[in-house]
Amino acid sequence: MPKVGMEPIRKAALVKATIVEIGRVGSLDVTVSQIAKRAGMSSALAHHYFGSKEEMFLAAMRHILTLYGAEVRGALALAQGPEDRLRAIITASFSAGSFRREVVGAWLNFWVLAQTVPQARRLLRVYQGRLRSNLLTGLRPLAGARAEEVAEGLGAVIDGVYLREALKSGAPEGKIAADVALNYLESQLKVRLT
Amino acid sequence: MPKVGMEPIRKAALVKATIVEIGRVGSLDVTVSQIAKRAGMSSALAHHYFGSKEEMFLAAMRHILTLYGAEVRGALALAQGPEDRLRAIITASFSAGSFRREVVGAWLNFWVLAQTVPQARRLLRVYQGRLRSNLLTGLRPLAGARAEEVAEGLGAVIDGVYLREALKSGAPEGKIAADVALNYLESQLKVRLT
DNA sequence: GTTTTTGTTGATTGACGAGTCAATAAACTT
DNA sequence: AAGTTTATTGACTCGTCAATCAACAAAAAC
Repeated sequence: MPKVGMEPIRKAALVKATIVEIGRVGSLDVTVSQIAKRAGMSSALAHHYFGSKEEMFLAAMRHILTLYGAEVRGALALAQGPEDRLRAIITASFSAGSFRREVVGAWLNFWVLAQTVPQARRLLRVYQGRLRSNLLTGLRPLAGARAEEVAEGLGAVIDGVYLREALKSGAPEGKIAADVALNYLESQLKVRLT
Repeated sequence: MPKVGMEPIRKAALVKATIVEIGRVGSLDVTVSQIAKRAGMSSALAHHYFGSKEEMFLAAMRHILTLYGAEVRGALALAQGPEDRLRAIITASFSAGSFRREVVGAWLNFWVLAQTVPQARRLLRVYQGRLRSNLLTGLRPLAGARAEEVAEGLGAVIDGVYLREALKSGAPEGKIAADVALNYLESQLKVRLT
């Protein structure tokens, strides 16, 4: 019963399924069949729409990055003043949309993917660049010459918290995680943020 | 020309080769043949000594963890006073032995392995626990009630720096990396460490 | 109403790789 | 010297999986 205009729907379903499966299995060793099955279609169809498994992975990565980017942009739009901007970035980084079990698991694996697939590496670099420049905008008025240094450190803290979360078992606690990063900032800037 | 007493030599060669190959390929998708070839033997022999690829991975992980542990213990032995102990741990974490391209690449992949293989997860947990308790010993006299919090943050920073290093291209700069962590500590403790 | 485009899948191909096995040989044991 | 243990490998089995294909069906276009 072929309906028309399925392409975007199927693709979206596959992207979602890719993330879930990678998170569930905990590695990139997921078969196209697994993904397709979870998305409710045959593996042949998955190939039909994406051409290759690698493309699927990249699409999934783009999706996560886009989601995260939107979350940050949204939070940033409401922020006023440097402190507020920084707080917004951090909060958004650990918000319920991005800081979820499957997503965190997927992140870790995308990091590995970036080791091998240049396109994936580029995506991750873009993310890092954006995070960095967002942070710098907030930091320069507050930290002056030390802004770069602090941004570097804060980036590492955020990534590190994500990494460690992947090893834990329960559901991620965005609040607690954000506090680690906020705490870092406060001590670097000697400013109250919480 | 079979010599006797090869087992430990072969095993060591395989462990080393495993780390190098994982680092080189950038994922756990290395074949036993690749590893065996780099170690100068047939894949059959590798299986003979380790039984399975997973065992090889675990042995490689243990090796890296042992190496790192030794480095920390060595540095700690010479340290006097809490500040010095903390400095020692951080410096050791980014010392030339552990903070090398292949090793960093391997770390990242072991993290992924820990998602799937319980034994690997256990190993990583042991490492985290040791790091934590080492840090706490140094931190309690300096940070009192905040020790736990700071240890948590510092752990995340260290892991985060490792993670980010895996994405970079050039040779790792242990000095610079260590400074990020030291800087974190200084600002948390309001104590000069560098 | 025929042709073309879009959606869909079961079956198949082709490659690759983990793990096993049988065979060979040197070194130790008795 | 016969037997046992240790070292070593080439050849093979068996499973898995990405990717392709042929075929069928509904909608759209002409």
